[in-house]
Amino acid sequence: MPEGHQRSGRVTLLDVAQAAGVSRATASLVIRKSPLVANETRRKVEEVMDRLGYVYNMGAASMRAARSNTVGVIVPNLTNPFFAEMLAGIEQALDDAGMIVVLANNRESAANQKTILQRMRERGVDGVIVCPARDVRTSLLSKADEWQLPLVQVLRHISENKGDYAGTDYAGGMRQAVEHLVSLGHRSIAFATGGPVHSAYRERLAGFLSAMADHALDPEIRIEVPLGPFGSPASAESLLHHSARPSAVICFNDIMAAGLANGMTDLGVRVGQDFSIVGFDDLAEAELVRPRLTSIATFPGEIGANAARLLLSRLQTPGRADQRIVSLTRLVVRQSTGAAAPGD
Amino acid sequence: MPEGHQRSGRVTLLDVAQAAGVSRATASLVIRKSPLVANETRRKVEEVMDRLGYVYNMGAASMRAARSNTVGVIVPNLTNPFFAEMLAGIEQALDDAGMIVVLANNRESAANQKTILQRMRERGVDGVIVCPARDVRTSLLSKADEWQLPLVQVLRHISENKGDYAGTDYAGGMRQAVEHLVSLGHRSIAFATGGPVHSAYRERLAGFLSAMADHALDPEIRIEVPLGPFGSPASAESLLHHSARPSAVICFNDIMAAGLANGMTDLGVRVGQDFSIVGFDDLAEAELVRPRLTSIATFPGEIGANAARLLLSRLQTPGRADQRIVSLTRLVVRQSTGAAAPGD
DNA sequence: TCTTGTTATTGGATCGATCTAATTCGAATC
DNA sequence: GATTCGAATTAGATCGATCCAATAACAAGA
Repeated sequence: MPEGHQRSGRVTLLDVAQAAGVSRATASLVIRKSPLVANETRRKVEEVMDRLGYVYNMGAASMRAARSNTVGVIVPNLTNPFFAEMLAGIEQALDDAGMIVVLANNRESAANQKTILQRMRERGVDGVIVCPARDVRTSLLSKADEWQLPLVQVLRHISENKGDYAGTDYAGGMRQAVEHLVSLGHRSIAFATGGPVHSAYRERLAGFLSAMADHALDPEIRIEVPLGPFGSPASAESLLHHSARPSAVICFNDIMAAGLANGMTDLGVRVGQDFSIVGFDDLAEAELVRPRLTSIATFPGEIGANAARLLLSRLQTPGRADQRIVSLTRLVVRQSTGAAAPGD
Repeated sequence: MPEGHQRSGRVTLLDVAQAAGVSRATASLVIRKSPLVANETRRKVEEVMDRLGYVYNMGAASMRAARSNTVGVIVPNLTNPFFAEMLAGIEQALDDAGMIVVLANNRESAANQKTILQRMRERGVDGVIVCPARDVRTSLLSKADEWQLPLVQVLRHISENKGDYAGTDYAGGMRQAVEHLVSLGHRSIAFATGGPVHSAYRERLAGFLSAMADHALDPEIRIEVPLGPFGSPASAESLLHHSARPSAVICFNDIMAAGLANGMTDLGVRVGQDFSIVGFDDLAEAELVRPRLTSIATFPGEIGANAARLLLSRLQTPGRADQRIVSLTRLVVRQSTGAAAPGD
């Protein structure tokens, strides 16, 4: 065992300083890469730190210094691949900045989110990136202000005009979907939803309605589809027998689209020829299913990275004005959409 | 603004104590739910904490107390749904125990993993759950010992006989797959792999080889398939034209199986009739693709929860013997497997 | 020689909690 | 009445870093 530490086995800055023949203060300066310390001294101290296996104690440091280089990330769901991709984007960007992620799952509940935020504050996180649970109210933003806790909203926002936000242009994406179908000759287009109601939902719906209105189409064909790969057969049937006889459907996300497509196929409908389906998000699944899904790509990894950048810039310049980064979607045409039958 | 805090805006335990007319020490006992404090005093202090909006400072606490109630989790990949499910299982179990997760992604690199572990130790995590990057060596376990850092391996292990480990019976799963195919009359069975080589890979291969040997079958049909939904057409073709004329294939995971199935279908082969395919993991995708995938279920969420339980028990009883929790797999028969043609 | 200035280093106070050992205060026992 | 005991509380030291103001060392300029 190496020299000179007294009891607990933990090597402290004092041990390093003594072994290097300098004071605690100087050793501290070396760690923080201060330019005040002479090169020769720096080299010597670093050599000793390495030899003794010194580990910085962030807890002790954050008592006096403001920063902990730790960021809290709160998502409503971890198993949804969309959030997993976004999380990966956040983690990557923060890791590159030398920060580390404290993760928690609010499970779509404001109550959970409250205790999570508490635990994160106890750990002294420098800031948080939150995709708010559906029942979180606007007061969260003023609370964060009061706590002096930098907070970035991602994917969903609880206020139209306050706070940093990184998301995607859901409305624009829906417009792309509608216009794609219209250009293929479809006039009777359904919108399939399901799952929690939040800003990301409302924006998609608004985009759909507005695009439909611009083409003077009836936007009243809606259908509720349970999320997940099961249960869609019934939905497919009810969609086919809808009184408005839709020839195409735009889905809330790819999972739902894949489920509906399977339901249709099982009913003998040729998806992409007899009926068109557009997904949303363009996850890996879109390429995996047959027929391949036409989908609106939203680049979740990019959104996550944007959120991380927003938080980092906020930490650097606490006083800067609020920003929203909205990334644009892209239509990816595959096999699940085709020209409408001439009769339609 | 509430009363009695001096400068930084942060409410400290001292503020609480003064406002409640007790000493710091007593207030501290209240937080830690010590039975030493009188009920009346406890009530009073809690009321004040609530009123002043007191937030516990874990960093300060962990300087004297041993615990930080924080656990590090290291995975090699976040976008793979399998790991996402496992992470969700870990997070859930730890959250229930009042702990919080510090997350990082080693991106299949030992070098990344090293800096991550460093950062986690700096934060004073109570322990770590690691799915080691493929090039991590056994010395990690002795390092962790030296650091007195409880470490649980999950999904992959870097030592056969040392350390806590939670995983699944990959070999048994492969045996289930082989026996399912054999019972359907298949004699010429291929094994499709790709991606990094690690213990989870080796165990699957060993299970395949041993089960094949038990049925006196030739286990030499192997094929490398690039991971991901693309690039499988070529693999499907080379599999069909393999000199041994396989009638079935067992895949390393569901993603690969879905890709191969699509490749086969595109070549006009009827999967489930002309050719059988077995996946591994039984992700949601298995139900989503057509034909639905026969797969070996591995329950990643359960594995994650087991890993969390191992760590919690290790924290409670540091001296206990090492444990390995191996959960069993389950064969889920769907449409991608069928009886072999009589000629085979 | 004496000041001035620059560069490098340092001791001591401090952050907010916990730990230890000591103290208070009644009630029970001798 | 003195002593013992247990329950409840507390002062003061402590954890490992950072901040601050002071200082040492040495070169340059008056």
